[in-house]
Amino acid sequence: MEERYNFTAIEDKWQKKWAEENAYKVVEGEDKPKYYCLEMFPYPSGNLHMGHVRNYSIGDVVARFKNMQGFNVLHPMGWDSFGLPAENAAIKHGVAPAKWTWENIANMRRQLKAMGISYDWDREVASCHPDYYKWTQWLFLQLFHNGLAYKKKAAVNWCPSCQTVLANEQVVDGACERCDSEVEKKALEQWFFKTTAYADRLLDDLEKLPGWPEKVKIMQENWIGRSEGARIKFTVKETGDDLEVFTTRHDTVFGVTYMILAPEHPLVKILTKGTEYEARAQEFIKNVQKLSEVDRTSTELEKEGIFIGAHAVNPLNGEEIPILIGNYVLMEYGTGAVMGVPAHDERDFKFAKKYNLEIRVVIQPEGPELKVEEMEEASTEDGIMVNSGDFSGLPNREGMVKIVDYLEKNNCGQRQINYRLRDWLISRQRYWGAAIPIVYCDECGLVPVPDQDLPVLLPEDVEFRPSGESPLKYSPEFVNATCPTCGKPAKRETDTMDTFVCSSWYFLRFCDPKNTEEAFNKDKVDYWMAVDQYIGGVEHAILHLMYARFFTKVFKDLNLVSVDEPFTNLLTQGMVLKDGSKMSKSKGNVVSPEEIIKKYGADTARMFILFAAPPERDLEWNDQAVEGCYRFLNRVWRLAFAYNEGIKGAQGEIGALEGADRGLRRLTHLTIKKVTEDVAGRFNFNTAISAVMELVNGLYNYKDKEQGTNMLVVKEAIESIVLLLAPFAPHITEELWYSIGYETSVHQEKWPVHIPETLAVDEVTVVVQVNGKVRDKIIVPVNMDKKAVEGLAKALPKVDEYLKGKDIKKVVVIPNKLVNIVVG
RNA sequence: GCCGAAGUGGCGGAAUUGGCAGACGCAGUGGACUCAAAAUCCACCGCCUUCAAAAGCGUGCCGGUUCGAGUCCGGCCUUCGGCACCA
Repeated sequence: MEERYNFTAIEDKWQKKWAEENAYKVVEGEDKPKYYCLEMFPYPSGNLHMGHVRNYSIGDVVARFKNMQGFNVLHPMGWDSFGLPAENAAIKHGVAPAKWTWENIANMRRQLKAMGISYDWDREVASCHPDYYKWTQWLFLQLFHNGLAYKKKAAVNWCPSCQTVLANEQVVDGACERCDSEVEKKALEQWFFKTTAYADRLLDDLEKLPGWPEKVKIMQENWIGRSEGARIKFTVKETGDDLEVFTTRHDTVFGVTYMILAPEHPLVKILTKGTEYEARAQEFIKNVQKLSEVDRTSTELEKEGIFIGAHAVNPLNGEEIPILIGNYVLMEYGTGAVMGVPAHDERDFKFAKKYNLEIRVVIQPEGPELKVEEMEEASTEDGIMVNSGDFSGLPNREGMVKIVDYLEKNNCGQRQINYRLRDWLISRQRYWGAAIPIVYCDECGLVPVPDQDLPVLLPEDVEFRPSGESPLKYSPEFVNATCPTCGKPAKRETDTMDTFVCSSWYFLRFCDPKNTEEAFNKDKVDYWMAVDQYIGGVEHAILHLMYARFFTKVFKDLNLVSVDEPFTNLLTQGMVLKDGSKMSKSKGNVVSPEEIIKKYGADTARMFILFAAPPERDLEWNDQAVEGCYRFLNRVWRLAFAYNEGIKGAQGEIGALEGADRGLRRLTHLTIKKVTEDVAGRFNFNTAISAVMELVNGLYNYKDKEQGTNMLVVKEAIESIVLLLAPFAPHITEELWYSIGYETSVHQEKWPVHIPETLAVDEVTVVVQVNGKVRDKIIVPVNMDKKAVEGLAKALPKVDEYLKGKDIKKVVVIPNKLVNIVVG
């Protein structure tokens, strides 16, 4: 064994060996319980960043730990390799997206391997590979055949800079989440997945996920935005048209004093056509539509509206009320029309005050009687219904049920549940993505590509224009196809799929990555799924995690998989910060993983990133603290070196121990217990590492004592240190394991288990308090009689001082811990 | 505005069930080794008063429960995250 810790040589050596032996390959059905550990696969931007290092270090600890605990661990890695940056590189530098992507993958694979992560590289997948996207396309067709993929014209989010449409989830504060450009609304024919058909299950099944952070579940709940209410059918007096509204407060329907429509509502045109109101309505609509999405949906926007000359008839009391259009009503939610109840809705109240519309109280809450003249804001509380015909006198919650029953009986409304969630817009007007496998035929219309014609390959001989338009549109050999049904010339769909489609099923492909006959074999998927531990950034809390859940539920319904939730346990890691903010090129605070690995080694990098903070929390990068972890590994190395010969010769059972020997053994087993609990139970790797540091410190203290050394106890301590650190620092521990005489990998060893008897002590330190303040401590035999401890405590001179001249009111004795003497 | 999380030394963080606040690490101070330096090893390291001993104060703020509160309860403040004219 070398005296110096030469991390470069050690890490190279073991990485090569593990690769040669395919050390982390797994197959189904070994005689062990399965464990699927998955980290979110990266977009191959070209270089690993610290967020990746953190993500994959956490995952590797879990995977290696579970492996040592006797599980058959699936731990795969791949590439989310379709996406816009590849195309931008093509436009800017003239490199083909495929070439650019595969080179990036090669580089990042090399960097990942330098981290020594225990991936089964035989299962590597890349979503941009035809072997993969063939099945992405096949899965699209499954959705299509089951009515879950459809095309419609809709007002969609358009990013002018990315030259493509975006899903709702990809718009943040009215801007594109990728490039921050302000998003525009465009009316376009687009492909959608019917996520709304699964809204209730996506919501309800969150309850089946106790292993997910509450925060993420709440975010999804908000995003789905379920609200229960009623759909009520008013009629237009002048034309007899139906005018439906959605409301969650149908108990206030007797308080409706006007009706208000979204500017885009189809009835607006019909009702104003040829009337004196037409011009003013057009003008109003034009002004509203001039506003950006952000301004229009801002709560700051002054509420405005105009009367359009028509009236609606309230089905409950026959009243005629004016119909207006308003800038605060959204066409996309509910029916695009709202009943105005100024007395009991904040927005309606402000609006009615501004335009002098009638305000009528129909719910009287507890307290003084509401008087319209005195009201300064709407009353949204529960109460007793008043001015509500036959429903007057009922508590409003009861009235709600009665009213909706009445509506249903009289055919003028029904119970309705509304969701904020919209269908998932998956079309992208881009090249570097999985082509949507559809052709358009003049004769047969829209025709899906037959399975045997998949994949629809991306043409490589294409030109990228600086306009940013998809070259697929201008590629004749791509666009021109023959109709699969009638054989006549037809045109291919040129939109590609959102990359989130590719990442919504990769965890299934990992179960069976080389299958050429199917997307995945059901038995294999049933063996490995669900993912036992999923690890990634919280930025995917809504997008990826909801889409993946949606796909899994669809596949379950199609009998492709047996689980209905893909990820049993979810860990959302925090960001890696430098100088208080996220590492980014523009801020110039990026620390390169490659440089850190070069300078200190992968083991040090991993140790630091796991030690500096618990995984969910943001982590502040600190170069000096990295050195601290490097020092620690050196301390471990020197200990092993110092005792190397000694422990190789040590043989036999550890007998009865005393003094320092017994103390060291106890510390060893305490550490095993603590590390096991921290890693298995709570993923608190930082405290697990600090516990091992304490054992190392303890061993140094033991070494300094220079009494007789019990080599068996030392051997147990050192072996425990190596085993406990193996998931964290796989290279140095492997080297040390062989150095101290073993001939097989430390990573195939059993995780150590503490021996409870070694933790026993003869004496304990008991704290003595007077009125809750610590005044002294005593060392007493363990489990000493309460009365006896109390007697000893009272007799202490330091304690006695505080007792002098006072009455003892009470004495609390917690065995082996503390005595509290209460005096008055 | 609504929902959620967090607030502990100079810094990252620990305290898992209400029981010695500050484990472990970084930075800092002192010492050993060395001709010297680096590396290493050892010790100290919340604030305040103090030569010292000893005391007092201390987990964002105010109050409460308790023999005892970083931890539980009520009210606030600040920061971060999500949602937001969703009818």
